[in-house]
Amino acid sequence: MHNSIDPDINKPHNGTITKTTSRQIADRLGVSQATVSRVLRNVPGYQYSAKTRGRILEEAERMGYRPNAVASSLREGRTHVIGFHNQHSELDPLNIFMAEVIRSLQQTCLEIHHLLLLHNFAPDVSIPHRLAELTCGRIDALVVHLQENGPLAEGIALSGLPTVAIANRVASLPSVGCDEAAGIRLAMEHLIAHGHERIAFAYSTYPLEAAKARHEAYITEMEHRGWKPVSVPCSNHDTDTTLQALHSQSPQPTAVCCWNDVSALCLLRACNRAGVSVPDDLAIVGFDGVLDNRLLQRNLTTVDVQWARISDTAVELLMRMLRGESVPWVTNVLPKLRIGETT
Amino acid sequence: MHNSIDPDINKPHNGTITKTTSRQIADRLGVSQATVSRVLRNVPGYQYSAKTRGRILEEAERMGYRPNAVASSLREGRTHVIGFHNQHSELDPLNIFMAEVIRSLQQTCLEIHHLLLLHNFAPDVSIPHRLAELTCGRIDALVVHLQENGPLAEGIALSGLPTVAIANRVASLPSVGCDEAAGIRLAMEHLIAHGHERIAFAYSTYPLEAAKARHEAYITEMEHRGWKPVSVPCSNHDTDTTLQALHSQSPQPTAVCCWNDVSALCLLRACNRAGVSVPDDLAIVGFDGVLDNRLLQRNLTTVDVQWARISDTAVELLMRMLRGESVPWVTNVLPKLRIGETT
DNA sequence: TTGAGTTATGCATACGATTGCATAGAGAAT
DNA sequence: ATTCTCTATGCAATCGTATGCATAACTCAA
Repeated sequence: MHNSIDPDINKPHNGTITKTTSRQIADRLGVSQATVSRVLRNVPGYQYSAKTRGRILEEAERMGYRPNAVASSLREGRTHVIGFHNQHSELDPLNIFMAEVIRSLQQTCLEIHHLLLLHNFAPDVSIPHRLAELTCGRIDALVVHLQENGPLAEGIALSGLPTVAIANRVASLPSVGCDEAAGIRLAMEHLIAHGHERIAFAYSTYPLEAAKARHEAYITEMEHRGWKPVSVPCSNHDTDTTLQALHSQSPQPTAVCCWNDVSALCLLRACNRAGVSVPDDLAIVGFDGVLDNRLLQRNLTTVDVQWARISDTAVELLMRMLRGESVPWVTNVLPKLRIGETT
Repeated sequence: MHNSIDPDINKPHNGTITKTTSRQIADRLGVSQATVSRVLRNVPGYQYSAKTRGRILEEAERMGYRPNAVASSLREGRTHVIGFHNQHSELDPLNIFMAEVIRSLQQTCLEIHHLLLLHNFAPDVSIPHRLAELTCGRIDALVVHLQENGPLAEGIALSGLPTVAIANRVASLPSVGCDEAAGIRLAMEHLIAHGHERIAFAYSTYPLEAAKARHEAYITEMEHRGWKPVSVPCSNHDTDTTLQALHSQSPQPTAVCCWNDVSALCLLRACNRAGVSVPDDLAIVGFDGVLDNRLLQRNLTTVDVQWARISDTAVELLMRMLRGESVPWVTNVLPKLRIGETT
């Protein structure tokens, strides 16, 4: 790594931050530490003289006192931190969707005065180790995005850590996700209203529950109308093949529902290169609604999953679990169709 | 909010996670808690009999013991958590760049076995309150992305919390960023090699240090060649105006450097709508390199800031500060030109 | 002027792990 | 038998805050 470094200006840093404690304030003022703690937090049921109160407030201000969150957490048994477990594969630059999820979660946490701790693991990190990291008391609750149900989900469920799975349904955990079938229905009704009948589906080659649900909903919708489903694989990394697969059908589909936005954009790109006109030769619908249209050259028609509402709901459920209330095992958020220029 | 909820299946959750402690193991086995702690962590200098060791390991496994990270943090005085302070404005969906920064940081933290805690604040949260949240002991070190130097940066510097600013240079704190001038030079040399002379610059209407540095570098480069700089404002939200401003110049620029990728993409979109052919009528260069080309219809020529290396460097500096070493006040990472189809 | 009721405050423990120091017991050496 | 060295383990303090319970000082009515 070549860094151009200015060697003249260095910052000596002794590594030790001198944090003032409530005891220091108490000693300086000749009162007890309990008094300092109670005055500063205005604990109900305890009255202090205006004089004492004033002296403590002033001294705390003067010494720049900040209660140590780690100590409070230990004492109170809660940290006001929510964890988010995402898999390493989601660091894939194409997974713009994960960025949107993190942003939404962060926004929601902000509103309830909690912090978001990102638990990210390399793919080779074992499940016991992940569980250990998640259940070591650093977080009060957890949001997970898992590909599918499995030993990790089951381990988390067993641990007793209040957890909600988002996006993908996971049998062992309460989950909040998009009503995938409703989304597919919106997309297809939109296409049908525009005269399309030969509608294909570009399905995910990854084993994602949500992707599977979308695909199945598509098949149901087609069969329900007595039309033959046409499914082509779509891997993000090779949408030329997807396009060829569409073209090799006869009769050729006039529209295609893609299992997510990224695949839709990749396919759109393949169409551009291949001289296929969108939407005239082929209409394209995405699913997720995570990319701002201003970043794209053409507004993408897509099913907006509304991640913000999913995040809100997930965090709300967690808060209820922390209060000991029961929560619905499955929560669906209705998606919205966002009509763009690709249909 | 309309959620379709399955009311039949509820999850009663008592909210209390029964965590087993080292004391419980000790009591169950009739050994001291210290012994359990030392055996499980293999503390050097302490030898235990194979029998005791075996019993403890087995019992810990059986009871699913996980050392409480909050308690260790309190005792050890460090949390192994790195904070990231980002401003609320960066929740703007257009700020794809922040997603890339978070991803890079997370990746880097993963490698050194630390966790990343997102400190996000609403715009109206006061600086004292932000400082309080940052210095309450939850994190060992901090990465900040600030718009510019100011009271917050100074407060953080005063607090003694090991901190590195990224992307924007900040006078009060050590910082790691892109060598903006080198990046602009790369972009302009590329354009000039393609025969462009009338090169304009689309500058940011936001008060970002990095954006300012890019703009100044552009002016320097132009003047150095005896050419007159042409600067047009670019706000992301209204690039039509930017395009008009370019057209109203005479002679008209044949190329434009945009202060970042998002503005370049917005401008590209405006060109498409206005029937301006890129790169024939106008060549466009971006800056940041955060969007994967596969998401775009045409590969964008851009200056890749290499966020991953900036994150690596920032975290490495923090680790050195924690060890009490001194670090360079200013670190530059050299950007790379990524040539696409817009030039 | 004594007991009841307030007001204002302190003592001491708990949260769970880490760690410096002490020590009991087993051999070994003198 | 006495001292000495290990080996293997325990005791107790500490990190900083929160909180149940106790209590001193003061007011007030009887």
